[in-house]
Parts: sequence; C-alpha cells; structure tokens
Amino acid sequence: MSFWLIKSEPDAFSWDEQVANGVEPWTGVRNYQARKNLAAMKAGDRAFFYHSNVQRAIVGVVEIVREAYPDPTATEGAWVCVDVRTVGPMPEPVSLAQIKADPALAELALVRQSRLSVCPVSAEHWAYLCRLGGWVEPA
DNA sequence: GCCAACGTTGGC
DNA sequence: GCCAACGTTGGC
Repeated sequence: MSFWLIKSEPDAFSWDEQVANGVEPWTGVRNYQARKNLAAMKAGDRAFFYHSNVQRAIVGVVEIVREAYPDPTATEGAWVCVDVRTVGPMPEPVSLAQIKADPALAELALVRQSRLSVCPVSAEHWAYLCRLGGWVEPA
C-alpha cells in the first residue's frame, strides 16, 4: 500500500464537503507530475487531505476507492482523476508550520515541492504524521 | 495583496 | 533546443 497527500483549497473544495459527500471524484489536476502520482494510486491506498491557502494543514484521511480514469472535467488533454472516500478527520490537524518546523519531515514532498498538488508520502512519514495528528483508526 | 517558485508557451 | 515572457500556485 502506498500513501499520498492531496491538496485542496477549502474555498474550492473543503474537508467538510468531502465528509458530506463520502466519495468524491478528485478532478481538476492539470500538472504532469501530479498526474503521474494519480496514475500510480491503487485502490486501498490512503491519502492525507490537506487544506492549502487559507488553513494550511492536514485535516483528514481518505482512501482511494477507484483508480485513475479519464477526468470528465478535462476539455482537452489526457488528464485523469481518482475517486476518494472519507475515512475520518485528523483529531488534531497538522499545520504546515508544524511540519516545516520538524526536522524529521524536511524530506516531505509537500515541503520540498510546495506547488505539487498530489504528492507521495513515505510509510515512515505517514506513521509520523498520524502520530502528530492523534490519528486513531475508525472502528 | 505580494512575491517566489515553477511550469508552460512561443520566438528564434 | 534554448531562453525569455508569461501564467499559476501557494505561502506569507
């Protein structure tokens, strides 16, 4: 299983909307590196849901339930999307400031390449971030 | 609102 | 194929 981090501007699509919708097509990615990451996702992989721009924090966890398929919102070009399902909220959202201040997270793609909207997360970083956020597996 | 980083486009 | 101009993203 692989781990990821996906970004959304809360003004465009927020965690609250993700929770309300349950399963959501993750569309609108128009960057080749991000597309490569989307295409590498497998059903059952997990991703952090990150709020960019106004909140700048990991606010929840989602699971990939449908692997890459053509993005219906793309009017040109071979862009793809995946479907993600809400797993649960981070009990204590992990802020970007907190991540940047932590030497153990210096190698995180989120930090190294701030503009990439779909980033891989190593298993070690995943476990570490889950601890920081007080993540508990839902029953 | 500003600016830095970075991706894309287009002229040569 | 290089590089300048420009657009977009995202942190501050």
